[in-house]
Amino acid sequence: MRPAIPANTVERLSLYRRLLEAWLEKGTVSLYSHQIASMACVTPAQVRRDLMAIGYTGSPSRGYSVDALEESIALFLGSDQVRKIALVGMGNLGRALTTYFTSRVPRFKMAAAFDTDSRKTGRVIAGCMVYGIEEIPRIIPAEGIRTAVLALPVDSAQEMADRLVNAGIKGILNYAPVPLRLPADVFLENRDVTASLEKVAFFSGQPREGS
Amino acid sequence: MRPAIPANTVERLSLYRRLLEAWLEKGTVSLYSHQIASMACVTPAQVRRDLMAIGYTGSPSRGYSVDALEESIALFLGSDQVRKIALVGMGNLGRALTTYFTSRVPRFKMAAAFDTDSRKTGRVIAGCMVYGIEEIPRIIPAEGIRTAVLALPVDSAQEMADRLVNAGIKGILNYAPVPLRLPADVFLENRDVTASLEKVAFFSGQPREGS
DNA sequence: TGAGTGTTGTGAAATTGGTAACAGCGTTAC
DNA sequence: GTAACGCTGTTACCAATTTCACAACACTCA
Repeated sequence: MRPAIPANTVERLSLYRRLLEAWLEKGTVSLYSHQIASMACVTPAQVRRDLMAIGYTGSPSRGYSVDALEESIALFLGSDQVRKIALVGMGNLGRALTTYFTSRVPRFKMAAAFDTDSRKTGRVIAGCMVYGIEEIPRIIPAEGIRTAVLALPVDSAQEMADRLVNAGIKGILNYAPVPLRLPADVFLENRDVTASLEKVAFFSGQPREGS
Repeated sequence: MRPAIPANTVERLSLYRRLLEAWLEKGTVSLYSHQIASMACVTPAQVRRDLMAIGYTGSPSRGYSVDALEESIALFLGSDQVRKIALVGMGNLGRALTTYFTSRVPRFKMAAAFDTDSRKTGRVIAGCMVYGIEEIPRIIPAEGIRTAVLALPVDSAQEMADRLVNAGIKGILNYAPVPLRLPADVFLENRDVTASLEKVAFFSGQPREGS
């Protein structure tokens, strides 16, 4: 069994990379792990360990070279090339996500959106062409898309996920508030908005007695 | 002092409750842990462990009573009463979240929104009054709001978080793509959209070997 | 009645992820 | 020159979480 990279590490690497970009613009040449850690709100040991995971090596005297490290992380994450993303559900959330990625995160290209609503299909919304659901098996392989975002109401989420997987999707970011049953080789990340808020509300402490 | 509940458990309880509501409407009287587990895509042992955490006890012969369990979870999560939420940043994402909670999750009331944009302040957007940032110290305590959602661009996130904390906020759900430095007694949940997508894109990129 | 079945509740083990500690090595101070 | 310092890479440790496994119990069916 190959030592896979923990998902949390990948998430932190994404963060480090963005922080490094900011330092790069300021002209900073090198940084120590404790400086990166401070920016990312994690421990220095965590940073070194994460960087060990991608095999990047700094210098004990000068720390990490900002531009070389940024490039290493980008290469590791595949951020050096644009990734095409499919979106299913061009509702309020779908539109917000599409607008955000299109304007702020150029390495993710919302290459195709899908929706059941015939008033939306066939049009370009938030800079992204919206197709009917039945186009999934045609567009996804044709565009070579492997990653999809689900921004749907409850009811159809599982069915849409199945269709995506059948079309060759290998990773799904699910914003629908339902668990999805998927083949083991498809990576699934649930970002159930209701559950997140429920959690935060719970730990914000009950206004009434908690004992 | 009650033994602290893991955050993941709280999230799953939120899910169980929603699933139970659906069964309740169908008139199902009782369920076994493996049935709940199947719906929630977790293991039966996990379900039992989670229910043990809230002290709910089923019967070995009949499993769990659907309505009693639903009520127990609701009580535990505080879902029996409406929770007021503050939103900072009435952009695309903020509007989408507000619309979603207002129409779909009545237990969370978006009680106040804040934005720097003077074209938005003083108006009701997506059913929620939008105030200027300077109103935070007045509105938050007056409304007794303890939980906030941050849906902002990078730049101002930390400053807004500080203002919220000063106003008495005890939990923040952060959608801004930056880490926040907060006092330890404030619960923080990061839902960095870019990092999520980066993670999914990464793991959908290279086929992971299962064995 | 009493064996058989299937479920819960829970102690214990396994696993996962994060932290602490330390050897190795340039660099610097003197 | 050399001793002290501070940082990295790495290993060993620790904490949190999930899974396993099983005793205890109710119900069924002969």
